[in-house]
Amino acid sequence: MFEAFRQYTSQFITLSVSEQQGFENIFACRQVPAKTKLTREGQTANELFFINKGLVRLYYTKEEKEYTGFIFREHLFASSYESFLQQTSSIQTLETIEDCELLVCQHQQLQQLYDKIPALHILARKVAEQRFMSAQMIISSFVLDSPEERYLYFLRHHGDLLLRVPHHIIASYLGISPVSLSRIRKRQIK
Amino acid sequence: MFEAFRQYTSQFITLSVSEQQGFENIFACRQVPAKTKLTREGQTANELFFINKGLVRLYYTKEEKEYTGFIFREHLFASSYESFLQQTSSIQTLETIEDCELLVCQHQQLQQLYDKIPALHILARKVAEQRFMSAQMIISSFVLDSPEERYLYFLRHHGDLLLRVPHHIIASYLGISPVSLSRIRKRQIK
DNA sequence: GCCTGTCATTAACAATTGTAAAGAAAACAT
DNA sequence: ATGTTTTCTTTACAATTGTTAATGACAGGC
Repeated sequence: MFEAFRQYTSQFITLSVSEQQGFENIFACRQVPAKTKLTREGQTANELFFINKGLVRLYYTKEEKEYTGFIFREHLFASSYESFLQQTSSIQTLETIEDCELLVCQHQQLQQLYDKIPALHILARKVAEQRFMSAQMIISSFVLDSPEERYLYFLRHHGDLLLRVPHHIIASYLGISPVSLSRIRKRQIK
Repeated sequence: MFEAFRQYTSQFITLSVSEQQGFENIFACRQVPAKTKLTREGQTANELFFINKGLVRLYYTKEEKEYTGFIFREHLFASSYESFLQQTSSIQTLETIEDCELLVCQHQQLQQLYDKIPALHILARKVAEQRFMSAQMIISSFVLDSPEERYLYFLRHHGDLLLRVPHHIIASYLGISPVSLSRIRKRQIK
């Protein structure tokens, strides 16, 4: 249940057995079907998720349409980050793409644990740093690369997701229309 | 000298007088003319900057051309973040846009101070979280908005920079060509 | 089995953008 | 003051993208 969780956190910090125990205790396991909303736009995200199995996407809503901002894979923390951190109303929705197994933790419990396990500050810092670096790479690809290049990069690094995620979701993640993605894919085959 | 620095850090943590003293001690003040490279592509960034005065931009190089990834304003930490954090070779260059007054700190000294002042972990975490949220807003604007909408957003929030930063730099920050920016601006006047 | 909803592709047209090149204006240095 | 560099705009053309709509494939629910 916590194998992947332990492996992920141990990249960043080492906890004593009792600390690790206390940390894992605030997470509950939850099985969730595909297309379930985990966090809703307009509400405060008070849960943090670690994905044991499945895929989750984060999207924005604008004029009735959904725009995917990120796709979370297995063995990553997923959340509407700023809403969770600042406990403010979220402008993003978190929704499962596949059936998922999630480890779920409440904001308040995590907050209380920071005092008991100071090393969690380091973990939180490293996770935030990692997410920032990942976000920066995405920004650089928008600034540096054409839609076609962004698709090729996605193909190389997350090619397996092409079989697991509807293409219109990938298209909006790449910042283009589904039609354009289809055209780019057609060009590549030749 | 450290007024803005104190104000910025006090948003996140409160240090004792001696801690604050020790923290500020690892920063040196440096006056730098415009168009000075602070961090070079291919080298490891071992300095972190706090901008007292002036503007700094971060850019990538691709096929002899420069693509701006971020523009740092006064009273912000600026750095080639991942290179500084991981002490790896950087793919980005940091360069002043205007004459700048900077507070400069070495990676090693900061690293040593983490042990003496554990609250710095919290500060580093909050700074990373803030930068991540800022990065996420930029990503969402690439996914949600047209180049024209991105320009209008930039105008509303950083309109003063239009007078301080060459437009071709702003254009590449917005992910478009200078020609396209000029066309968008022309449309807006009417 | 059938129906419905979801999804991917294609076509046609309009709109936008990128590229290359040229010119004018402003800033800078000598 | 002069010449050089930098910056911004404009033009013309090619390429790409967005939009709308139609089609066919596919899976899930009843």
